[in-house]
Amino acid sequence: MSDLEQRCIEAGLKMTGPRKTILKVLGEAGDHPSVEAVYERAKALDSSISIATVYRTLNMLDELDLVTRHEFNESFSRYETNMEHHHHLIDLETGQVIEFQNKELELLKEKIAREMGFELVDHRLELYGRKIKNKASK
Amino acid sequence: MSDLEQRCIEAGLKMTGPRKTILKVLGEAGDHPSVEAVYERAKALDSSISIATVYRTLNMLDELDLVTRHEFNESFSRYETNMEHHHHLIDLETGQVIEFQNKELELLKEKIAREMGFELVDHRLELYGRKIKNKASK
DNA sequence: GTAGCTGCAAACTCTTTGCAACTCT
DNA sequence: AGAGTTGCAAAGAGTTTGCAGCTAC
Repeated sequence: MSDLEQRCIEAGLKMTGPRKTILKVLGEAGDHPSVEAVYERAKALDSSISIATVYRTLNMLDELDLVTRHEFNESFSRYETNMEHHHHLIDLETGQVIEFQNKELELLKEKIAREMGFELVDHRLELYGRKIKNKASK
Repeated sequence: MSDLEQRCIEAGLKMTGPRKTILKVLGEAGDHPSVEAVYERAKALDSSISIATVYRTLNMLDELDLVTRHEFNESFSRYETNMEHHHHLIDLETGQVIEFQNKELELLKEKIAREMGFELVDHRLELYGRKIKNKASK
């Protein structure tokens, strides 16, 4: 049984067919799929699945903190299954989302918040960039 | 004439009544209003204004880089008139948005992007926190 | 058996758009 | 005069929800 399934059961959710399918899709997603993308992938495994169920399931998982909803300045949401803390670099040419971590950044953010009299609860950093192409850079 | 108005005229926009009203609202906004909020404030000055015009105007201003659209993990957009570059600290208890700048952060972000082979085009950092209350901290 | 889950379709929210009338320049 | 702008209402995109039937427990 997958880790996601395990955690859902612990949370008292029934492990139904559609749910299993969606969890499988999420568990295997290496990217940050939109609801539509999750729906398409789930439908490939079980064509009877409804997009309403995908929405409902993602909302539940978000509330249980098993996935994270992102709004990357698009008109829709994307989701990712929760892993260790990281940030996102979005390639403006391809839309690809690349994850990264940076220790210095973590420390700096804590420091900034504290200096402003705040306890940091959450934060997000997104970089939007273009791949540097010149192979013969000086 | 306000700075925003000046820049709109330079961009070749006609300075109509509704436009003036919206620009006045934006120029006087010290916060990060939603479209709805801009609309309400504009209506108080000119009740005949339509929300379609508010949307159209904000989209134009965003394209001209005179305002910036934000998606603070809400289901709608907020706008702010462009000022020098800064980031946001969102008070989770009040929803208040506090701006800040940090030189170290700017340098660090450039460095991270470059190390990953990217030219940084844009970025956003948001901190979500809770005000530290204890006046007698150790 | 029953609480919870599902698909469907309708409803809802936020945003955009076609159009005829109007208004800056 | 004419291009650009407006309000209105309708349409669009993304998301949520009421409901009757179904399913895991």
